[in-house]
Amino acid sequence: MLTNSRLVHQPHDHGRCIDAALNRAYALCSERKARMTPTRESVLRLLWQSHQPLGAYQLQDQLATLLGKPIAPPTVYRAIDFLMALGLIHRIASLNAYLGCPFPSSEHSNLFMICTLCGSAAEVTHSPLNDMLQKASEKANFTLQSQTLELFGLCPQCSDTNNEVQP
Amino acid sequence: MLTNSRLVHQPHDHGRCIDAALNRAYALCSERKARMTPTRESVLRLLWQSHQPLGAYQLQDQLATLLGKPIAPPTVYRAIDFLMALGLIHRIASLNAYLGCPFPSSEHSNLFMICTLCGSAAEVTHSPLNDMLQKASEKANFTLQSQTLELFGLCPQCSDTNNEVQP
DNA sequence: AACTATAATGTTATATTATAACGTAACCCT
DNA sequence: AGGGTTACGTTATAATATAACATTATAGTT
Repeated sequence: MLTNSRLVHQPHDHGRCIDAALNRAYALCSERKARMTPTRESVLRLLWQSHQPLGAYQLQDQLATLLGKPIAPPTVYRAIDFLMALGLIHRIASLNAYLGCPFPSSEHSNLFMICTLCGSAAEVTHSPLNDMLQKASEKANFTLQSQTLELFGLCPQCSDTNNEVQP
Repeated sequence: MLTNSRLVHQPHDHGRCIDAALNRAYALCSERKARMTPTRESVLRLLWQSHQPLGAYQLQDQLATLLGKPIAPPTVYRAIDFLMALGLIHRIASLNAYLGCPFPSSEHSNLFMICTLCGSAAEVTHSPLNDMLQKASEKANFTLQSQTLELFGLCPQCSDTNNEVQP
């Protein structure tokens, strides 16, 4: 079970996350002959500032502040589309929000664990789970193409905090 | 693996589906002392006319036609909220659409198999899958509360049709 | 049957998320 | 430098969802 869960749900140096994410992004861009423009880089940075999924209009606000000029929705959505096409970010359907992907080059199941208290989201790659989904699909004669798997609950930090409250 | 997959993905008598769904709904309402009003019943009927998830505004249109008078969005969303609270329908997050639930009284995982060609959606209850998700959560110290599990692909019918096209 | 509290619906306006369409600027290649 | 492509700017609008408040219907009680 490959996951960034430990990292995500603990205080840590976001600077390293951002740098690592940008390195991966630039590598992928040169590999695919795609352009990492300032707008796109900013959106990716913003999504890595926190490990919480951000909505397009939250991104718009922060982007406008960051770039010091008004940004229209299409600009944001274009950057999102570009980053999603490269697999650098994911969309969390149940939140209408977007999230940096920690392992963009690996095949993965896109299982997310999202904290209902602090909003942080970890991504998990879980082969047995994928196998089981594949088998269940086959059993139903369903040709599996893609999946949206989003778990909601309490992250380790918030679970602890919650338990401490009990006597 | 409990599923309505066979039923959903084949031509069949929707009248029976609707009747069964309404019976379940009325039973549940009297149990919970909730009111099944004409608007709510109509929405439930519409969601059972097909096994395809319908958007709120599709429901609005069809409801207006059915009731012969204009219907405003809040009316639709109220009916949706009511039916969801009773577990009679589900929301498919990745489609912003709603779907009748075939086994409202049972605990279930809310795994959906949605056809990308014909749009039909089957619901699957799969205990081993739920167990695995629970275990994966525990392993990550994540306190699981709820889940959104949506698979996209080709239903049995559309898979067959698709294969026949090949030489 | 009338009274009242509650629940449901009607109505208007607006918030939130996302895209269409078209013009302009930047970039890359030769 | 010219010309094709890609990205961005701008305006408008589509699609999904909710807030707030007025009105009507319902169930239970007198």
